[in-house]
Amino acid sequence: MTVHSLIDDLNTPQHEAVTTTDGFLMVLAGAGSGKTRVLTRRLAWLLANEVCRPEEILAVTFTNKAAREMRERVAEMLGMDPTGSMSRFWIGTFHSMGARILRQHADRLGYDSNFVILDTGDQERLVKNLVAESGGFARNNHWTPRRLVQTISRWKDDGVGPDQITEKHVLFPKDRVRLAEIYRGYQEALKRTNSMDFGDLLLNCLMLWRDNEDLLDLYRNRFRYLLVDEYQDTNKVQYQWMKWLATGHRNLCVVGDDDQSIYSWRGARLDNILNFSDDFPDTKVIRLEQNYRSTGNILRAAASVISNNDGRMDKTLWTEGEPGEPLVLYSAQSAEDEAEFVATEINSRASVGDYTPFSILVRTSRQTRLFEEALGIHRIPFQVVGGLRFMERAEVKDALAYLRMTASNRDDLAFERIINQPRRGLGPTTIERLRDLSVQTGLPLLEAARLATAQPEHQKMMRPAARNSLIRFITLIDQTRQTLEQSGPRAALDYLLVHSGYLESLESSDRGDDQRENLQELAAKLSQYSSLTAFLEEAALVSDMAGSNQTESEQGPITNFVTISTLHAAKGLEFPVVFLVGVEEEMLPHKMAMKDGEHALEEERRLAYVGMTRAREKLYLTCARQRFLFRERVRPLPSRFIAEIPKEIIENKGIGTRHRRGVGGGRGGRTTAYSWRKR
DNA sequence: TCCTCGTTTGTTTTT
DNA sequence: CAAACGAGGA
Repeated sequence: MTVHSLIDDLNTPQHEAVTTTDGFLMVLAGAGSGKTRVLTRRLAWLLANEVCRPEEILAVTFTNKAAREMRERVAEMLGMDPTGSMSRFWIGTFHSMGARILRQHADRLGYDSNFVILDTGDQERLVKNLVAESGGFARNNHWTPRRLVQTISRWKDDGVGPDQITEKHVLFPKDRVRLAEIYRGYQEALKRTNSMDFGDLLLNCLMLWRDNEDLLDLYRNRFRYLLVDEYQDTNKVQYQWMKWLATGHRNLCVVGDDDQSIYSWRGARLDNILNFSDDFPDTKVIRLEQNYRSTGNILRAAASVISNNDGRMDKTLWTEGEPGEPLVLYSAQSAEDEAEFVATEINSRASVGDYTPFSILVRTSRQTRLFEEALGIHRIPFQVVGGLRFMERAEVKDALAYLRMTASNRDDLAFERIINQPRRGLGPTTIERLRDLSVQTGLPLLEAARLATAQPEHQKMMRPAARNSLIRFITLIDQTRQTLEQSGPRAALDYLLVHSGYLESLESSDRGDDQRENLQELAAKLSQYSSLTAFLEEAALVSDMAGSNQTESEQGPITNFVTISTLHAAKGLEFPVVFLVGVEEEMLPHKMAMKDGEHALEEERRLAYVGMTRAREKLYLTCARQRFLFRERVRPLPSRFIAEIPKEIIENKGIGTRHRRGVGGGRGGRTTAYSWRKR
């Protein structure tokens, strides 16, 4: 591809966004305005014109999948091999970059470079142990491990350490001291066990740069061109990264859309994009406002909904395309009826049996179940994105814990997870004793166990049966380490699964076949790695790693399917036909979000906006007038967002409109617009 | 230590 | 409607 062909099919602002290589640049890219195209062209442009070399670029994407695709596309445009010199160009999520940098300089923080990355389950178990050991919590009904982890994670996203917790960081002043204490204890436990959570991957990098000027200079000088995608979803720490790295050369380009900010619950700051021009001097702002994706009606509906938010940046999407068909609003009798409608509708539209144009977008992953069932009945193939993840399954996590044990001596959480999995007679009592010994000696649990079995003065602390079992366990780990060294990670996993008795224990499980299949998939993935650490890192950071929900047939992977996705996971995707389902009060906007005030409601609206703008040709909105939520039957009202769409572009289907809010509802005498009626 | 059964509980989104 | 928890018996 020539340099000209990189730009000759772009519109004026797109062209400018690609060719403005130096200085601070903010590209406000509306939905469907060709953002991905601009990003890849820009990267290719930098390289094709030899503005810089691949290793001088740092490009941050929101998911690792996006990173992989972008690297491939850029390489393809330049006619290069993505594994050649292109592999020196850093593209990935903030978290994967953080992990990469931290492994390089772990020693400066007092860590080993093979540190483990914890997931939320690990975090919760750690906090739970910690709280129990240190005498509980005064208001323990409120401070569940989950909430504690959330709170600590939010602090980390904001760059606040355990010693900086002031009264403004806590809801109730009397919690302050205890919370800071737990946070501090948590950080100490992480360090002791050589592990980091997601927040650490970002924050520890900042600490590293703050305390080691040479390293900050190293990365500043190395990355001469910085690019951040989805800038509206960056948090304070990520902002600080860019602020520091851009000092000097000032070549920072951020791309985003304030209307698509949907991750505030993860610490994202809309302020980052709203204040960019003030934070970085002489910023050039480029607006991509022409939409190439959706029909006029879809765009109009989406714009109309999002216009109800306050404090948006000045930006108006437009299209040259036709208005297209009206939107369809289907009011279903029940959630089952809603799913049935979607399945039937897909079947009648997919005349040639091509299911790829269709997607079903849900607010919560629980909603997918009914749609999976309905599509199943109609024999429609589907794939679930962002549902229950492959890596989250119990058997996969068990296997990973075994591998973590093999990779690291200090991974106490992994030890506790698998010490009695499968059952080997090592219950809470034994673990409690080992923990005591571990605290006394300062050794990790595995080493404490070694000590307890080897030394006579410790032997009497457990029964012979437990001792023998523990010896077998330790031998298993040692043998596996040997296997790892001699024959690689795949062989090590096979050895573990057989000799731990884990595979055998699945015989009696009623999901045994499923579980074995998942483990095989994991093993297949592991075969592609030569280093166990590299594999474990991917496993922690790449959510869709093993092609989680991919359905396979004898002919290979099935590619013809309906996509079912959560709204969050649908960011960046597009489909000719979109079913936005469960468009109900307390679902979208979600109940949990509504108690957090106006800003949370606005985020729900942005979520609806993201969903609507995924559609190219046809957009269905559906709501159920009855559904079962945990124990109860609820009768949801249609979402307030529906009323924000011009009526003339909606075609109503399903049960009559007479029950809709605002009409008064003959029998119910429903007077409040958003009341939540239960029976 | 393990297993089972009844009870409680808490419900969003994910790197 | 789960999964997590606690009690009590084998």
